[in-house]
Amino acid sequence: MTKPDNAPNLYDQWLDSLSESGYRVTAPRRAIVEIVANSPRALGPLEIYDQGRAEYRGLGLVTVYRTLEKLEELGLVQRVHHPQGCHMYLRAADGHEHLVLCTSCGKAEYFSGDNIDKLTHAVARKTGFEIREHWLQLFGLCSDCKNK
Amino acid sequence: MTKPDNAPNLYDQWLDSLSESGYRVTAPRRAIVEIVANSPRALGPLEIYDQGRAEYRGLGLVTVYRTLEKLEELGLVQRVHHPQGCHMYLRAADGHEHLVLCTSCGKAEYFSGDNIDKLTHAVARKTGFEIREHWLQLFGLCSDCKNK
DNA sequence: TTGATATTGAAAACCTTTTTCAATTATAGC
DNA sequence: GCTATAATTGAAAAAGGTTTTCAATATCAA
Repeated sequence: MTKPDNAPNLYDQWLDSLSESGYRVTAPRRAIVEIVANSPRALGPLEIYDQGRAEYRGLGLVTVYRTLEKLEELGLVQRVHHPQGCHMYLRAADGHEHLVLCTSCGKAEYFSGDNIDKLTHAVARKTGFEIREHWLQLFGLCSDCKNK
Repeated sequence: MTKPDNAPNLYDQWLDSLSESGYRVTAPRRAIVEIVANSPRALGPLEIYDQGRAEYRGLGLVTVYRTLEKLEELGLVQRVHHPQGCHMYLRAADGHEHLVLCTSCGKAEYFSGDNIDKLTHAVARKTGFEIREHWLQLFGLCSDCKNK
């Protein structure tokens, strides 16, 4: 949308990032990166493993875990807490963004522009807490699932 | 020890609720209810099990799981997602409330009065989602941990 | 091309949660 | 207060999901 056409896609960006950080770019990692970078929804390790084997036969589940760990460490991927399933992984947010998740198909979209400063101040005053960060996720039906 | 409290405390309320729903009030359940109802922080099954055995020797971990399941079903307890640990249990909110969690000691407090309607409408317009619910948690330092 | 070493997958180990099952216990009805 | 009966219990086993171990393999710098 706001991305120039010649901009490198996430797939290339992530592989470059791995490489630049001294990690090796291997066939299993390419398969995993391709799947997670292009997924519209957060995926669990097992889903990634299943999809990944369609692309790279010998892929091991262990490698999925290890690769996700590295992608998360590099800030490329982030763990998402669904009501069911707390080890789901999604491309990371761009700065300060939050998620809207479709309760039907799982589709995830980031949005920005939350302004909860007034709220955090009020809570800080009332509870005595010093607020450092917040988690915000919206749930609902995406435009596709809404029309069914 | 049992709570000699004349006001309707959570402990009594929860046991009554179990009883009224046709569930039996047993020694293991009393131990579990006492711990969870009085805890200032969300607890995991293993923590509850450990603390519970101090009160009821023969307590089994399985019973902790089963009792939490019933307390949740009755709306007395709710599951809390911490960054680490997604199976933590805490006394349920009173209506529409959200949590502030202390990142140091885990202390949990509910607050109300969030107004994110404007936000959900904006997000709905931008993304095409039909927003049904939201999930909001604040993190920070409680007044005790702040002064250290 | 080669060599050092990061990475791999299989298997085993772990840890948490669920199921199974015989024994126990709370409670309603007498 | 008893008794019958059905819910509840804890131990053990099973089931998941995640992590560790380790020898074999593949990447990448030189």
